[in-house]
Amino acid sequence: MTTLSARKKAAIIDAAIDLFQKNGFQGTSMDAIAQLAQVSKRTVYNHFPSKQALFEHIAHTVWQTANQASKACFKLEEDLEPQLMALALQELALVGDESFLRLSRVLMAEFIHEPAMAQAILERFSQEESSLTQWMQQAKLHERLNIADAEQAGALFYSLIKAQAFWPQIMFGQATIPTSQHQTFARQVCTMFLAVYGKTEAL
Amino acid sequence: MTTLSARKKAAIIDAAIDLFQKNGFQGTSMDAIAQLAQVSKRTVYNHFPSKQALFEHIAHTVWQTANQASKACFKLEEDLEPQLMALALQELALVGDESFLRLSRVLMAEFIHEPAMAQAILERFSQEESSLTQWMQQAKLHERLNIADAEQAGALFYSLIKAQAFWPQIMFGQATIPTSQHQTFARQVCTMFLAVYGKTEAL
DNA sequence: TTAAAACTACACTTTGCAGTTTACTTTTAA
DNA sequence: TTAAAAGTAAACTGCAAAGTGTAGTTTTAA
Repeated sequence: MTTLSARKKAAIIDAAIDLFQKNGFQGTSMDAIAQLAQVSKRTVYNHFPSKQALFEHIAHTVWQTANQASKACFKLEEDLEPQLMALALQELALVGDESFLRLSRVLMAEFIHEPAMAQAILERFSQEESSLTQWMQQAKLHERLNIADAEQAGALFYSLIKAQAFWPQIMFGQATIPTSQHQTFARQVCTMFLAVYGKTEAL
Repeated sequence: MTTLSARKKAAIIDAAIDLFQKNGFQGTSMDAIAQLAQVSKRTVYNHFPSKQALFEHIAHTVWQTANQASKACFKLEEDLEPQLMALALQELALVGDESFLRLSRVLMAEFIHEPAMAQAILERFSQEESSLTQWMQQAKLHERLNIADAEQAGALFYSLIKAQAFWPQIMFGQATIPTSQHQTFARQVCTMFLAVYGKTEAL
């Protein structure tokens, strides 16, 4: 059995995510968090020195979650499409995860007001994407794709996924894409991507 | 020369947009707005009965701006691609406009926390998009495109544009796409869209 | 079993902000 | 030119929320 202290801490974090998402950072009071977590306010402050610290702890969690995912590795011997499919499905699994979305929503809301923070995260994101960028670079070098700018190609690939599977969910609370449709969806993404960067395979 | 009162009002609105964007609705005080607008707080309240009213005035402005744009009308006699290009360029012009982005950012930040408000706006947006949906419907009826669901096709079309030209700008402060690249960008969007919904034109 | 660590309720200080009131000055329009 | 419409500074009310202090209770781990 987990210790009482640990359970309380988890409850605080959970309550904070809930309220930050509903009301934003500014709109959430420590009293409200304590109440929802069924914990005295003093306990909240025992675990986190300030509201800001609590928020940053949550932000860090999102960050780690996002970084678990995504490893791209170019395989010369394999066909391109199955490789792209795998990458798309990987990203879909991440953005299709309710808890990841929930956390992302909390962060995105604050990003709009914090260009500096957003910029910092963006750079990390592009590090994550750099694994894809390298993949694109390889595909270019081996003349398997019609790529001029590998970074741009990678960005397009992910944005095709996010266009339908991330942004509408974040902003308008649209339902996530059911797992049963991931295959179809990923194929559509690959089709569109290859329409731009694919070598003409006719003949 | 505009009246003093009108100038003051404009200054208030401008300051409000600025601060709402930077700090959000909750994070912006009427005192701060008054100060930035170089106006006494009482004057702010003379023009707008409450902070909420001021916000809604701004929201209404965004709404009108967005609705100026976008009229789709299917033309049987014309080729599809130029028509799609025109639609893409039209949308690009809207989301590429700095002042529209600035206003959108203010709204989007609040949307994340207000699913009800977001839903309401989404419905309006889809009304706007319904003009595109009808276009898609026509294209389907005349068997010019391989469309099963016209609404879905319309949504995809706009989301392809927003994925690169709207969301990154809103969330991460990324630079808008320069007008000089609108043509290229629109063509890419059309290519991708037609890869999914186009009739095979080979032979 | 016992001392330290963690929890609790609750009162408290400080600060910031929405919105009002007041007493006075400037702008406008007839 | 003059009255009313609109602007001004500054003090004020009332409230909500960040964070602290205290005194007492429960949990934990040795």
